[in-house]
Amino acid sequence: MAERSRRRQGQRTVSIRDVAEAAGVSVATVSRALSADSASFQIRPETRQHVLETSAALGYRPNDLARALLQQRTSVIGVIVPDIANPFYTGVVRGIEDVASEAGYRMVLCNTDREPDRLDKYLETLVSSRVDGVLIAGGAADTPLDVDVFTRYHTKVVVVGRHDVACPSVQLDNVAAGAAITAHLAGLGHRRIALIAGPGDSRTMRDRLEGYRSALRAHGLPQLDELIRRGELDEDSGYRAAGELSTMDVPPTGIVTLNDRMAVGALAALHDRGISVPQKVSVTGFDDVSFASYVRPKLTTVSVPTYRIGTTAAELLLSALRGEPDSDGGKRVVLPTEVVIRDSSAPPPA
Amino acid sequence: MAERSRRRQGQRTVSIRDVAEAAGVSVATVSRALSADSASFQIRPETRQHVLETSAALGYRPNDLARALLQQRTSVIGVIVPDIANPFYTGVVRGIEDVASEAGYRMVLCNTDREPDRLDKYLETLVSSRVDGVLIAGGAADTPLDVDVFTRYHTKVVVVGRHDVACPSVQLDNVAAGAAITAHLAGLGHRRIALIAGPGDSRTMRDRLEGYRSALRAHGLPQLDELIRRGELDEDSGYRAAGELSTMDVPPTGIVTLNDRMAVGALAALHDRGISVPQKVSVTGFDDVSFASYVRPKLTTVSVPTYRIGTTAAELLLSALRGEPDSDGGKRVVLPTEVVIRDSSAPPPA
DNA sequence: TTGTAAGCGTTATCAG
DNA sequence: CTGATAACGCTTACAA
Repeated sequence: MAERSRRRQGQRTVSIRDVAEAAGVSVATVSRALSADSASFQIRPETRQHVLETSAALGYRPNDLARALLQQRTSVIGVIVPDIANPFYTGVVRGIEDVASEAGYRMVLCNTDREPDRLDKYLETLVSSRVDGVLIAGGAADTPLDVDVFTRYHTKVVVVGRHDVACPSVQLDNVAAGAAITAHLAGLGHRRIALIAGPGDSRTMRDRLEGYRSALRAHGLPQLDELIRRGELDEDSGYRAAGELSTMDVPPTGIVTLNDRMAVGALAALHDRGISVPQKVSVTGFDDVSFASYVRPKLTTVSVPTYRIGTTAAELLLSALRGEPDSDGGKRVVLPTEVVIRDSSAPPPA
Repeated sequence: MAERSRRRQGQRTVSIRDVAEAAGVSVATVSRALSADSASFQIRPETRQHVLETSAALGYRPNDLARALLQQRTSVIGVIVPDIANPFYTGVVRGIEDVASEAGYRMVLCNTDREPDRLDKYLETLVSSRVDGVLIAGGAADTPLDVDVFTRYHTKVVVVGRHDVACPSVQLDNVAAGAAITAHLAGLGHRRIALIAGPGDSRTMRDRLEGYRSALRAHGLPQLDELIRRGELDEDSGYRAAGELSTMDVPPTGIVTLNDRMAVGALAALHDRGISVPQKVSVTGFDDVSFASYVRPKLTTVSVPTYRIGTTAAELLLSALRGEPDSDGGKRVVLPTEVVIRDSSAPPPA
């Protein structure tokens, strides 16, 4: 008895049996006293009170592992993102966490850094840790997702921004968004509109690029490969791409940038070359991150509801976890984007 | 036997017993075959091979909960930050995750939003989920941390940026940093140096403020309360504070801002009022986030090694988890900061 | 209202 | 080299 109390290195973690012994009741009674729902009935109030007190006195903390093992649910969800440092995903994650934690779920965050290997590794460990659900945001669309393992282990899956998988998803109409921002420039009279894109393996980037192309087509503008540059989604990429574009024989009068960080880089490059925005050339961003309206000129961009993407995705997952019908099929929620016109875009010079 | 295979809702998750039955061996043998270290010995290679194959055929995934329950370790660490959207913490978290995942640990991320209640709730659930260790970054220094629960449950704790707790920690010398950036301005000849601070309950912000004060003292400059403004760490705060400062009867010629986002806001405010930086007034930031060198003028700021803070903290935690001596006391690592002089600071106008 | 005991899926100990 | 079996800490029928 007393031997149980000290074993190994000093103190032992206190278990439900310790509480039971100390309170002079059975473990079942302790369990009942502590379980939230059977709060008032199924147990005598005084007993309950007594157990609560001894439990507190001993500093008892129930072991969720044991509970989860028994109940076959962990109350944990896994969240996989390409890069948490990307403001887009930061917003999404915040949204997810807020609704998940509200519903009593913990969140395991995984960064893939866009490496397929890391994605696979994370999927593996998430299954092993028996998370109740997984939220997969973004990532290379070329590496197909294998959701079979998850269904095998009753793990619900919701994806953000992928189209290639048969599970609930929340998406942006990135094609329309890319078209809209390009059309904004075309509508202002620009005829040479360049694009600073992101990595080609991302579905999001491909869609925005396609939107750009279709808008060009719709406005009867030629599609020139030399006007399309690839970037790495950071400021430096935008800086270099814009620098190159500005030294072309016939430079573009408009630059569509596929995220705000690259747009800020582009703005800096143009500034450094004495090319005024928007008088000489217009620049647009994408995402509408917090600093977009604090750079000068204020950035014309496309606002995307990152936080809402997160909350929506989490709600989709929660409803799947509740076993609600129709949550297994490919329920798709498409969230709206909006062109936000500020000061970095204007008609081209005469 | 066969009954075991389908119960409840369609398929059951496959367990080690299923593999054992299918392979015609005992569960112990399966366990041995799958355990990494006893790879080649203690078991006949053919047996091992056979088990591996049936395991793969059945799509078996070991249940980490059961393992954790038995071994008293989860291979999970909890990470608590005030706000993951803050670039500072994003960097820290990336650092943590990289070394943690390398060492085979998963990470549970918790956002407190600087609300003490949420912090408490998270600490509670982290103990219950029996994470092996907890990393606590930032947060209100006024609400003391109760580490006792953790030691009771053998949970190692490492803090980032707090001084009030007896466990390993990694810190920045924020006092020195605040003093250094202020001294930079003072050295340039500025005599009216304003401060745009952050929330007063953060230790980091208090230290930087103290550094500002001491630098003023060291340079024999008066400390004027009217020159100190509080912000919320976002662009808008900086914008408004700088706007107010610029309309004072005797406006400051230098503005020290306690993070880069507020500095960008300040730059915008000054720009909008036609006050040129750095000719009329100098502005400095703090943190050196990615866009700091892409705003114009480029921001003079203090670079802090966020990523390294994260890796260092994680390593501290890992060594504590390995039970290395001396990792329980208050081992403190102080990381260096550096004033990065760019274009937003210059001597005051004559 | 309370207690007893089975079992969740592993690993480790101890025999064979 | 392999097989029983006892834990790990908890919840939940079922009995008392």
